[in-house]
Amino acid sequence: MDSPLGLRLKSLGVQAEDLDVFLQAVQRRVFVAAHANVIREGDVAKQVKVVLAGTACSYRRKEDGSRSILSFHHPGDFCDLHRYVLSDLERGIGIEALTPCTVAVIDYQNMDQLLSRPALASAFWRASMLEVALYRERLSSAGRGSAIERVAHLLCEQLARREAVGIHAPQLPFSQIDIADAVGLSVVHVNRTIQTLRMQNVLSEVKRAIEVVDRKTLARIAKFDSRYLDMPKLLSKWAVQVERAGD
Amino acid sequence: MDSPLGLRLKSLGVQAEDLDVFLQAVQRRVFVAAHANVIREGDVAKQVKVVLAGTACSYRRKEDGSRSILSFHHPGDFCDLHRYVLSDLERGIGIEALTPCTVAVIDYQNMDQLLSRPALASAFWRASMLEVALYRERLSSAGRGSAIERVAHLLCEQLARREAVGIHAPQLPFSQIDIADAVGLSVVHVNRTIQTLRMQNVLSEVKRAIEVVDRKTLARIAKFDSRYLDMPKLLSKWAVQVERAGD
DNA sequence: CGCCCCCTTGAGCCGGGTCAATTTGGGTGG
DNA sequence: CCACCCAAATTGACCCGGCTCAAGGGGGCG
Repeated sequence: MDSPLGLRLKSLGVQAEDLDVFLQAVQRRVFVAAHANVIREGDVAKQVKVVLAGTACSYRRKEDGSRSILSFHHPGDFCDLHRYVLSDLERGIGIEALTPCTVAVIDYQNMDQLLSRPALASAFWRASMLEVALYRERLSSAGRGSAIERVAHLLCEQLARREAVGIHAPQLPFSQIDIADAVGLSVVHVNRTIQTLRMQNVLSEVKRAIEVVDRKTLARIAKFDSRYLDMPKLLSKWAVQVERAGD
Repeated sequence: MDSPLGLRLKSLGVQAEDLDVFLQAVQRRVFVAAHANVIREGDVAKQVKVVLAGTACSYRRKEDGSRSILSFHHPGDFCDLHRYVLSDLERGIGIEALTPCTVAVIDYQNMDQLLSRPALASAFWRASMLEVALYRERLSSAGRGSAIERVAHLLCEQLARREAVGIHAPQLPFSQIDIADAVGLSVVHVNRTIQTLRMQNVLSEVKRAIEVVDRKTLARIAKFDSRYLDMPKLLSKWAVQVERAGD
């Protein structure tokens, strides 16, 4: 099983029967057009959604109407586990497809069953911890750091996360507006920043697209340390853990 | 059991026997002096640490030597669950006591046992989700937002989290340096910001202390929406969930 | 009693924001 | 195939919040 979701689950330490059970649960699918909402802000959800293909983002709208992007969702990512776990919390967060997306739908009732399997429950926990790590990392990059550093960091993170699920293309499906909303800079300045990166031959000159040419330099600019996404290493401990649980 | 940790666990939905079992596990304690390290950056840990009393913060040191504070830990908070879950990840994060702290120590081996109880495992998951929510909230406040908004948001969050574990004092044990490192502003500007808040009678004039006088105005300035910390509401779903699991 | 850490204050600079046009393409109906 | 429309990308001018550098105050603790 080499689908992004399969890779993702394996990287979280889900194996054999548990993997099958989970993959059974994501048979029901929905297709979402680019720029459409996967979940509208304020919706009450009764299912958990998982991105199978395409790229989405979760965002919040501020009172002044501006959008802040909280995170991107690549294939294999859960969109709204937080709603399932913390119910009412997180109303006000919407999810939008950036490209056409295929999304799997899991009823809460079904989730309950999945969670009764310890291996899956702990995998979900690990996924949440990883999300914490992402935010933590983003915070230290976004809090301080120049514009170029922030943008570079964002791109590095997304590339790394996509690679983790087998997507090695150097293009990222973001508009400059998306990037601006994600890193908290103005569109104008994001534009200038990207031009700088293009001039340094870090991004390609291809217009209307974000294509990373020089990954190494990008990482240097971003001060990006990919260790925090390196699942194999992260699981060094859990390989043991999981086996023990299977005894 | 009204200790902060007890309150915390209850608010995560831990009840009865599970509660007792957990509280048994935190009998071993360590005292840490103010400004000492609870965990040194780069240390390899073999235990999980839980703050029982006092306030700590986790931080990362940048190459230029500056400190960024990633989060504060109040009584009832785990300090380094992430290390337990994601092993090697998160080397480079240190934890420092801001005030004298009492810290409980749980061996990894012991954690494994605790996690074999589904109610505790899911409580930990919920705690991680809550942490995600904290970071998410912080990100949208820190990303954009003026200095005064960011500082106010930080203070609101900390007050709310302390209240959740029964600490209602309006004073927060942070130096202005701590605040600067946490919100990503210069100390100088944090100072000016705090003076502004004092002039508006939001903070008291008491020097060398952060004492919130006008909570309501502070929240308005911060655009702080405490729902994301409102555990009772968050658990509306889990109250059912937990009982079902106990069947 | 003196040192050191934190808090203050002042001056000047600059990264990034805002406002406002303009260009570029891709998609679309005719 | 062509004229048109709209969202995204660009560019230029100007402004300001927050940073840096630098120099004092205190107050607590050894």
